[in-house]
Amino acid sequence: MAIGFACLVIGDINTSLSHCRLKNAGQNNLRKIAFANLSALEAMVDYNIKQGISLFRISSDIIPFASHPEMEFDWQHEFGQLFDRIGRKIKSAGLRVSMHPGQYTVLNSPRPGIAEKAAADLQYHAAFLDSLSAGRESKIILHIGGVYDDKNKAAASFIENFNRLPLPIQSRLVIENDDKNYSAEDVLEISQVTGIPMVFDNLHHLLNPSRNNLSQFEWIELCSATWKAADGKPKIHYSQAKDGGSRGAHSNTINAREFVEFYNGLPDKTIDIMLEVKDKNLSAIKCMNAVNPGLPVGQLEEEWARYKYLVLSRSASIHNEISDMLKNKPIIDTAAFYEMIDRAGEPTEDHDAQVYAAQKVWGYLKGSCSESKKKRFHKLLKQYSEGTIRIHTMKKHLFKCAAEQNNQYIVKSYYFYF
DNA sequence: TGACGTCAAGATCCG
DNA sequence: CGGATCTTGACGTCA
Repeated sequence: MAIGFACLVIGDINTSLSHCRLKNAGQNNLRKIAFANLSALEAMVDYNIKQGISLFRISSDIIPFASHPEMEFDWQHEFGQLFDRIGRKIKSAGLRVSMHPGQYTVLNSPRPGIAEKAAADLQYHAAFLDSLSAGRESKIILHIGGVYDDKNKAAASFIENFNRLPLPIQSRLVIENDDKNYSAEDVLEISQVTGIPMVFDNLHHLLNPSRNNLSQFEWIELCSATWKAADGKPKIHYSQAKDGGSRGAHSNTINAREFVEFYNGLPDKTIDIMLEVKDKNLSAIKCMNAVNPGLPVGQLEEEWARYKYLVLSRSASIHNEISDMLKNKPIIDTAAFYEMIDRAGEPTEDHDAQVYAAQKVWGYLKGSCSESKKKRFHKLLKQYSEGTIRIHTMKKHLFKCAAEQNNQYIVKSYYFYF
């Protein structure tokens, strides 16, 4: 079993992606951005390897406007060496990578040109994975598309256009149920006609259920059966709905208790689970740890070091509870640890806790800070106490001080990212 | 015609 | 001018 996350890493340096507007999409700018993004991808791959994460979705935006007419240079060839190096790292670590074109890649559209653009986009995704020498188990996950007042006809168009794709692209594709048009039942039917493996998405299923009354776990078994040996381990998408969010919006973080309950219900624990969640790698590590009761205490202490000041800024009492838990027990209940972390993440505005945490972080930094930085800290603290600035501004200043001093313990803290 | 999702880039505002 | 904050972009479908 592998648990993974999508597209970007929170809290590690040199991993952020660059973008550009169509009006700035000259060849030199595209080159520059593609190179920067491939370098960021390498940093993300390094991060995954270091953290023992073995499932990762690569962002479609690494090569900007890759399947747009604006793109004229041969990025596969120009960055061949970089692709080789990243690909070798991925392979030797046993990292399974995938890609997932967005909701705007619609292979079954009847409108002129849209399906052709979708095919070109799939060609790009396949070329990207080919450039990494990724095996056939590295998949491209695609939704079926629109309905156009006639679902059967629209599904037939999908199948027709799929069959027209070059075989190497066909063999990379996986289809997924969506939150309003194609339910798990609809997609499974297309999977059975075409032989395309299917990813089951639990939240989409909740929002767009199938007519029969199978449980989500029964659906997972049915979908897993669509994967052949060459396709690699069956995979699902797992997410939780955002509280008070719009329909289908993903939660900020995965609730550990809810995930563990889901995991315990899984009939086959060897499948791969791709998390779709705002806090990305944080939730991936959380879920991996939460279902691993034999986790060495040292690894949980590393997690605590990263969460500590974030928790402290929300609630002093939860901070103390977790602190005591790690101090006194030889064996830690990892799920309980993350339940407490989740409890600290629930939205509250504890002004005093924010001030206290900022002062604690400052305690690590003040010794090696310039006078002007010290002055600014105290000014910001006063302003925050008076309610004239947001805590975000203070965190930005503290991060700058920590980065300047290269204080890795503080720089790596999740405190700065929320 | 706007919502949907996404997150930097770009624009504008503030001190 | 630097930094904070608001708006735009790029895509296709559906209401």
